[in-house]
Amino acid sequence: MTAPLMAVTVDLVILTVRSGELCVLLVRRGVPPFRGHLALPGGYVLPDEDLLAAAERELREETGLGDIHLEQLATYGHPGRDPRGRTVTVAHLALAPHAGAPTAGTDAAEAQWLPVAEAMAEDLAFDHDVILRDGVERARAKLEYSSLGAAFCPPEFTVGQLREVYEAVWGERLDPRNFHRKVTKTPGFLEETGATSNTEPGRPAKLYRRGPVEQLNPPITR
Amino acid sequence: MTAPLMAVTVDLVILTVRSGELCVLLVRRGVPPFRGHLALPGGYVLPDEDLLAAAERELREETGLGDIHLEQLATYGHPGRDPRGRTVTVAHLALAPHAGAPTAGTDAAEAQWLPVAEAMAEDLAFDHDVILRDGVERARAKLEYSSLGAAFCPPEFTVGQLREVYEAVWGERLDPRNFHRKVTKTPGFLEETGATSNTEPGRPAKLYRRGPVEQLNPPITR
DNA sequence: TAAATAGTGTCTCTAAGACACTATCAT
DNA sequence: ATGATAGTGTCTTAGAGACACTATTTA
Repeated sequence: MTAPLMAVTVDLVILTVRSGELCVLLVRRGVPPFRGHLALPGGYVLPDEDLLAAAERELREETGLGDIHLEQLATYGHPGRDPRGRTVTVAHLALAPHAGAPTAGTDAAEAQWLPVAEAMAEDLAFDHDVILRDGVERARAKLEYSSLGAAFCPPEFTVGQLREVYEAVWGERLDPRNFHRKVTKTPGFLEETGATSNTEPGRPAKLYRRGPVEQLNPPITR
Repeated sequence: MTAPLMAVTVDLVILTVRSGELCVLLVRRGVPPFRGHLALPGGYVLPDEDLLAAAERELREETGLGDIHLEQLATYGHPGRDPRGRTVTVAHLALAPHAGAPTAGTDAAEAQWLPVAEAMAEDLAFDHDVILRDGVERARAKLEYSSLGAAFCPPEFTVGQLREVYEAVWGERLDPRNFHRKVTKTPGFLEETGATSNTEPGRPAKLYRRGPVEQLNPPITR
C-alpha cells in the first residue's frame, strides 16, 4: 500500500486580554476559498519544518513577537474541510500579553483583535469556528490548574492585573481579597520584584513576575 | 506557493488494566523501518477518511472491539521521525476494559499487551516512546477530573474493581473506605444496578454501571 | 475630605485523609 | 471460629468563599 499524501497546515488561536475582554487575532482572507471571511492566521508546514516551528514562524509573522506561550491544541482533518483538497491542520494555542501589537504582519491581510464573543458570532472560514471554540475552552481550563494566567500579563504585573485576566477569560467576577490571598500564598506562582506600581488611584500595588511553578496545586477555582 | 504534501497516519495508545497493572497494546514490526521493534498500532489515514474514523478503524482491526473510549492525544510531525519520508502522525488514546481480547488482529503482526513500565524500557519504533509517555500521562490526569476510570471496567463493576483501576493507573494504593465514599457520593458518577457480585470471599459488593457525568467536580485526588 | 484600590484577618462550610467500627461473605 | 472484602461514621485539618477591617494612594 502506498501512502496517501495530504497538505498539512498550522492554524493559530492567539488570545490576549484587551480592556477586560478576551480577544482573538483574526485575519481577513483576500483569496478564495472563503475570500472576505475572517479566519485564524496560519499556513502550510514547510517540507523540513517541525510543527511547533511552523507555528512559531506564523506567530512571529502575525504578531512580530517572540517569547509568547505556544502549545499544540488539536488536529482537525475532516475530509471536506478545505475545498481545495485534503488538508489536515494542526491547531496551536498562543497566549499573548496585551503588549502584543494590536495588529501587524507583513504578508498577512488586515489582522485584527476581536472579542471572542464577537468572533464566535462571525462566519469564520473553514472549520475555524470549532477550532476557536476549542482554543478558548482550553485556555479557560488552563487558568485553573496552571500558572498560565501570567502569560497574558507583561513581565511585571500586579495581582489586580492578574485578576483582571482571570475575570476576562472566565467572564466572571472574582473576589479581589480571596484571589489575592490565593495567588500570593501559592508557593512558586509569583515572585515579588520589590517595586510597586502607582499609576492608579488607591494604595500602590506590589509588582510581581512569574514564578517557576507551572502546575498549580491546589487549582484556582472558577 | 504550492502546498508541500505529507503522509498522515494515526497511531494508537491502547491502554487497559490486567491483573493490577496498566498495560499497552504493542505490535512487532515485520517490515522496515524498525523491523523487529515493538511499535504502537497504527496506519495511514485514507484519502477520504476522517482522523477519528481512521483511529476507530485501526482500533477495530487491533482489538476487534467497538464501543471503547477513544480520543485524540496529540500530533507528532518532527521532520526526521520516519526515515521513509515526511510523515505526520495523529496519536489517539484508547481506554479498553480488560474484557478486550488479549490479542487479535488480522493484518497486524503479533499484538501483545505489555505493562507500560516494561514498554517504556523497550526501544520502540519511531518516536513511539514519546507518544506512549504522553498517552500514559494523559490517562493519569484524566482519571482525576473525569469519570473515565470506568472506561477500563466491564459494563457492570464493583467499587473495588474501579479502585483497582485507579491504583493500577496511578501506581499508588488508595484507602478503600475513603475511595468508596468519594465515588458513591459524587452524583452522576455511578449508577446502582441493584445486583451484587459475590465471586470473592467477603461481603458481596453492589454492582454499578457508568453514570451520565463526564467531568468530576470535585476531582478524585491522587 | 471622599473614593478607590491593596492587602490582612476571621468565620463558616465543605471535603480530604486517617482510621475505628459494623456487615456479610468463603473456608 | 478466622480472614477477607464491603460499607458507614467520626475526627482532624486544609482550603474555598463571604466579608469586616486596615493601609495607602489620587482627586
